[in-house]
Amino acid sequence: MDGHQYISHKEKVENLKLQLESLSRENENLKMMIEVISDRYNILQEHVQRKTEERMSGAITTNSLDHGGIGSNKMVTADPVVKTSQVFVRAKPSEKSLIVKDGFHWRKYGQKFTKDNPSPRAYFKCSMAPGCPVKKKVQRSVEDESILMVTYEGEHSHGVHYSTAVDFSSSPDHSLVSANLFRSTIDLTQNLATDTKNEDTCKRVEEYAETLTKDPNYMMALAKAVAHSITKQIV
DNA sequence: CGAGTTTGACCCGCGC
DNA sequence: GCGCGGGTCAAACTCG
Repeated sequence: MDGHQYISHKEKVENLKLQLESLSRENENLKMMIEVISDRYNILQEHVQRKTEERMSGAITTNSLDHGGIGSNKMVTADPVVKTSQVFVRAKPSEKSLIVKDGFHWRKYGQKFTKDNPSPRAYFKCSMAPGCPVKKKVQRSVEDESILMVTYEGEHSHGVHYSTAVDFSSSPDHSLVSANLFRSTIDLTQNLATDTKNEDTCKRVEEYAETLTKDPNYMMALAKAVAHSITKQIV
């Protein structure tokens, strides 16, 4: 066996070992991140459930008071709750259109300028299946024009194929701000830890976090992004 | 030619 | 009742 070859082999093995170690560390960090996120998600979910229960019991009490109680068992109609979720998408700065490629087919049916935002709001209906009730509104953020605020309303009456749906991470035109925003949310909270005076910003951060963690699409996309990042490094 | 976009008109709820 | 603003409709237009 050649001595030089043996040494270079040894070096390679050492390098690979080091790489493996750093990847494992990174993997651990990512695992921890996911755990933290899912913990927060669970806490928020519990909080939402508690609030909903509180509201329901309150509604029943007022209802029974209004109608003399027993006999009038009319539950306050869990008003045909339309499921809404909001997603933030970073579009290319050059991209002027309000089209967000999220895997579904949308038909634009209107555009309006609103009072509180100089950029127009576009209205879309899902055209993947006839009669699908899902609508979405897309509008640029006032603070950052490169961010598109996408509001989804309703649930798809057709199957949702996760291979195509809501996969901003793989879209060349849009990066999922959910992931970016998560990072910036962390940064913001860290900054806020030293500047607790900024309550307004704090509230907004909390609202962002709440919206995001409530959104299953966000959780799925985040998990995807993390998995993608891990596999990219391993390969 | 069909599917999607644009855009002005219309509708409706809400606050004054 | 009136005006305002957000949401929807639908005809005209564009594009592949």
